[in-house]
Amino acid sequence: MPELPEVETVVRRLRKPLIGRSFIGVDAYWANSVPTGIKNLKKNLPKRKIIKIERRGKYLKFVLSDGYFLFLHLKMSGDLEVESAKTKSHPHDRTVFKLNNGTELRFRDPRKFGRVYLVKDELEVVGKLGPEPLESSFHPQVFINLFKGKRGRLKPLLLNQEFIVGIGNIYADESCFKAGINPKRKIETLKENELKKLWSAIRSILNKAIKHNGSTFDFVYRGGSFQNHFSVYDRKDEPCKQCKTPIKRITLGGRSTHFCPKCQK
DNA sequence: CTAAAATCCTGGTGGC
DNA sequence: TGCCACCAGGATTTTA
Repeated sequence: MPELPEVETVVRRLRKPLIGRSFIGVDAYWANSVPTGIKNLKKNLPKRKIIKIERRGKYLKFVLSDGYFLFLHLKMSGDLEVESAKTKSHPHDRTVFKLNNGTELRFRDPRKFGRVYLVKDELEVVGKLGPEPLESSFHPQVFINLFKGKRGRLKPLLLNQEFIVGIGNIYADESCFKAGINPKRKIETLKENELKKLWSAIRSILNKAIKHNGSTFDFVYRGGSFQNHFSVYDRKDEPCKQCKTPIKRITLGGRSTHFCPKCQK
């Protein structure tokens, strides 16, 4: 659900109301949501100012004053809203950040998988992450080199955030379709020209999804419209948009996986 | 090493 | 209508 395009959309939406604001307090209602500790949050977040907001993989990264970093991960069902402190709170608000202008940043998360980290060393949170697929320095050869020495099937590797960041279940399937590659393919059988196609497919799918503000799916993430452009995801038994063959749905690496058996080899 | 399964969670859904 | 088993997703952890 929230994958790179959705997180990017949220980051862009939050910048205007939040940059330059300071925190004056925080309430956390679900201890597991805060691996770095609620005490640490309550002690060290107040008075810190939000200098900038960035995205690293699927994490939202708040650069704060005094060398602190606030990382938020939406996981499956998380969403963020900036609302007046006077408006009624929502039953799924797990962490509420109070700001110095009468508004609150509310981390709303029905399934409680979302996470909040407050650290001084950002590598504690994002130290092991792989490269950003949309960075201008992410050339095709950089992508191809990542595959050296890797084993196993293609899709689980694409979902591995230590391999490459930002790709989740939806965009993995969509990228494989666009590249014409079966997600079950063994890594070692992938030819260089196929990897180039995959590189291009990943970038164009992610960029297109960002243009559409991500994908609205289930009851959680709202606002985006890229779900109207899915080629394979959630289209089991529906005709392939290229060849009319029914889209297949299998389980791969524990995730639902959609592909066209004719167009993807 | 890969790979599958279990774990964390709850709202929505399909079956009866 | 109500009940319930089951599924979805990201990431980590455990087991094979």
